[in-house]
Amino acid sequence: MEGSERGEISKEEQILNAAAEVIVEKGLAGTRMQEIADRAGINKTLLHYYFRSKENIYRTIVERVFSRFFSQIEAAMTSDSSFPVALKRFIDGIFSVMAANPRVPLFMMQELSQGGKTVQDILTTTLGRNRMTLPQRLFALIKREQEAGHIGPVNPLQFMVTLLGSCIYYFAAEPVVVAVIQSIHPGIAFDRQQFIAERKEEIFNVLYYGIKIRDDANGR
Amino acid sequence: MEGSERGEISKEEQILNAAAEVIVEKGLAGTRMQEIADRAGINKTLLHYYFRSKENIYRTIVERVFSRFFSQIEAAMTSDSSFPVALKRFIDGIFSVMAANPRVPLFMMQELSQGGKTVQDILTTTLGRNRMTLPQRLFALIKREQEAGHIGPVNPLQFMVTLLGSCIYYFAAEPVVVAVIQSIHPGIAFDRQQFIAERKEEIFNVLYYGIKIRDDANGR
DNA sequence: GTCTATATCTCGATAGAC
DNA sequence: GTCTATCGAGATATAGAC
Repeated sequence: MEGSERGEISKEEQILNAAAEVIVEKGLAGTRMQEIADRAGINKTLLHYYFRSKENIYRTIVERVFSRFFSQIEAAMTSDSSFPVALKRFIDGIFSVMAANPRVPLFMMQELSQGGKTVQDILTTTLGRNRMTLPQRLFALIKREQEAGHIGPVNPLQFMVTLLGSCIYYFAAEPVVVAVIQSIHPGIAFDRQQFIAERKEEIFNVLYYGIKIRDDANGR
Repeated sequence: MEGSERGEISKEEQILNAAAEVIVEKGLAGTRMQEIADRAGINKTLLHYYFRSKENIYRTIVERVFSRFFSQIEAAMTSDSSFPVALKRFIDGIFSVMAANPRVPLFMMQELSQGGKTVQDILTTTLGRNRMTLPQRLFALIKREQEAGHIGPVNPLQFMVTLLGSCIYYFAAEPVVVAVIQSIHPGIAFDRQQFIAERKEEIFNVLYYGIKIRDDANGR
């Protein structure tokens, strides 16, 4: 029997879970095999027994992290409701994904900005497998709403970048944001929970209504 | 005479310039002293002669990069014009800074997300020295415009995060964005220049007007 | 100040006993 | 499958001649 009695976590899994933590946090160059072994609670040699090399573990982790992250984002998108409701749900979904994987976007950006062909290939493969329904759904949603005359002419791709940027940026840049806030209001403790809740509201309001006051009766 | 005849670049400068390139691109762990020496066109030993250690070079670079980046962003903010004009100029300014330092935001985020006290200290010192006029100016600008009844109630800090996120995210995540776009329109070449130009428009429109069509006469 | 040579150390990987 | 011991590459850092 090759390990994995029902319900238990196989040793491979233990290693990969530990490896994901370390690699996502420190990147390939900053990762030590010893640290993976320590976090997995096993002997360092076993890393080489199960996977052949560090590079191998790295590739496995990149694939897994990219793939899971995209499908989680995908899952947050439902196009079968009105635009504002779908948008609100999507923002909520992104924030849940971010809260669960705060370091992943940064890791992805980092690896892709310096990574060679390997990482690029993994990305395109992942995107191909997931068929990337997200932009298509968003596209359809926006198109429908535009034809109904509810929203103006927007390039869906640009809108998606704005939306994702507004959501993701905070988590990636959190230390900077917090430092800036505290340099403005020194001494006042930063309430993370509240800021994030406010953030969701803000994104919805700015992206849906815009910040300009509407002059008509049913304005914001 | 301690080097630096007028107009020439001192050896320290040469080293730091080369070091900034490598470190911003590859991070501390990924940086090799040999590569810095090669790019500076000098012998490796001299790195240790001028700066004592790699760690030392790193700290110097972090300070310099943070400080310069913040003051460049600051410089893009002028509050002595109407809100839409100031906003448009600010977006333009950010994009110029990004085009000149495409990797810096990612580097900053990365270092701060894993960096210990050292990096945090450098950040707060830098913010303290620059007095962080940016948020204050933005705050004043928004307040003035709100009192004039032109824009709705917005938390300036949240708005700033949304604005910076919308601008910076694209540059940090460019490979992802491009990959997604090409998975949607396979075969069509991606026109970077045009996408960026469009991006500036989009950010201004979404953040100022919002995407919802205004029902009154002078609507978008 | 600058170079060559080398010491020292860290880390990925393997050999071999059990 | 798992562990101890160790090799060997490659990196930082230093010694010492010039």
